[in-house]
Amino acid sequence: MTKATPKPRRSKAEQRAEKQELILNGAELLFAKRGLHGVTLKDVAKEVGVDTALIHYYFADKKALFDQVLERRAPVTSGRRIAAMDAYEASVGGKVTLEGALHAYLDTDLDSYIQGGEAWRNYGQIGALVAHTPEWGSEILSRLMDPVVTRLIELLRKAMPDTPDEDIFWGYQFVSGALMMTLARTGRIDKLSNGLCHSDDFEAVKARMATFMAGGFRAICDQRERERQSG
Amino acid sequence: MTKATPKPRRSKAEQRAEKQELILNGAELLFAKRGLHGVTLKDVAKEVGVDTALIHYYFADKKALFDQVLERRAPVTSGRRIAAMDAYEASVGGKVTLEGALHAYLDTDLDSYIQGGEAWRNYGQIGALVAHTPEWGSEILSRLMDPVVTRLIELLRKAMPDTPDEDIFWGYQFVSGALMMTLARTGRIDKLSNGLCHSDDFEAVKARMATFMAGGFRAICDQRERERQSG
DNA sequence: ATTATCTATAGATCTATAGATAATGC
DNA sequence: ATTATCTATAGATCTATAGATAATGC
Repeated sequence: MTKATPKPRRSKAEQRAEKQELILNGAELLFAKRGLHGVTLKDVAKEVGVDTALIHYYFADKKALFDQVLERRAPVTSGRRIAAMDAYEASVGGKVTLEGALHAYLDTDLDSYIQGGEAWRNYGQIGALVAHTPEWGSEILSRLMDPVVTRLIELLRKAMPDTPDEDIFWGYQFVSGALMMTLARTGRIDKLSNGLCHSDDFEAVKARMATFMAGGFRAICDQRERERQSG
Repeated sequence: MTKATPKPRRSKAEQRAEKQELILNGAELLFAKRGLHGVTLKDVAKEVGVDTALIHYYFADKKALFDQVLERRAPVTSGRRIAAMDAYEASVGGKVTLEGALHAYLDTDLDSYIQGGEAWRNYGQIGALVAHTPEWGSEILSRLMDPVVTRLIELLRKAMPDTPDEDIFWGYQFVSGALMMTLARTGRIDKLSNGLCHSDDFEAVKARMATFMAGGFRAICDQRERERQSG
């Protein structure tokens, strides 16, 4: 029953950071399911349990909130992936293989979602939506993802020195599409396969994707080789 | 200067159909760029040059308009692709190859966008967005696309009789992701490749995708084979 | 007569902000 | 004193509909 002022649990800076995190988490969840325009600030406020005005206090507007959701995680996974590709290249002393490059690029990203919990997987869903939004998707991706992608392109060139850049870039587009479809987790494969496969099973994807994509690149290379010999 | 009543150019039924087409075209264009929630009926009315009330006269609400945009073309390309796969299987007398099945499935779809003009390519962009929308995307795709997808799965099974269904379904997911990324035409590959490749160049995709994906499936099969021998 | 189209508007949001109040921090 | 949070609300949409008017069809 003492009335001494209790020590404040959190400093203002901490409180500020925590509340922003909470808002970002709620926004991340909702944007993941419905996209930028499918969510209102009221929806976010309700989800988080705060007032709409508080969201405006911390974030300029809805688009700024959306951008910050992406900017919170993009550099994390991007950094991990670049580090993994650097480490891979160093470990093989320049003798880069398709499988090696793709495992570093893809598995490192998938691990973020496998180990990062639901919040990370929500972020991945937003990425998949953004990657398919013609009007402004490509600008955001360029800003956030160009370094990690160009690093992969470098490695792919080293693994396939005789393959024209066009083939490498189109192949990258296929890889990227497959990865985004995985991140979207729409449950479509669950229905198609009658419950045999699950959208959320990123381990199953990790066990197959790099191998599959390496085989794809190799098939393109072989096709070029055959053209060269016969033409 | 004669005042005789001129013959009506279009019957009511024709006028009705034409105006609905115009509205669907405008809606298709806008939904393609911004998605369902990024477009208002006012936007569509302005784009088409009619009053908002007229859109309500022909379509129940925004979602119904969106659905009809998809239902106008989905059965067309779906039918073509199934016919192409049927014809392919008949032509090889059951000796199905990965390349053959994938060419029938992928190239037939790409041809619709190559030959169908901007309207068809807009439809493709919407499909890509829907395919990555967790909340309701998978229901729409199931309803519109299941027959053509299960037909492909059948052919893939015949081409790889020893490969487990899991591998086939995950491989299908990669194929589908790559195709959707192509349909999205965000311009990302243009920037990444410094103008070497163009999002709109579906011929370039057609020249590579079936080969790439067949190589991917083959790599997965080989991996399984090696596991069987060593394990 | 029936159908197509427009005018006008109700009612429901939604974003954003001003200003009040409550909670920390020197 | 400063910062966090809430109350209240302005102003701008947006969807949807009722009802009037114009254009076809028997």
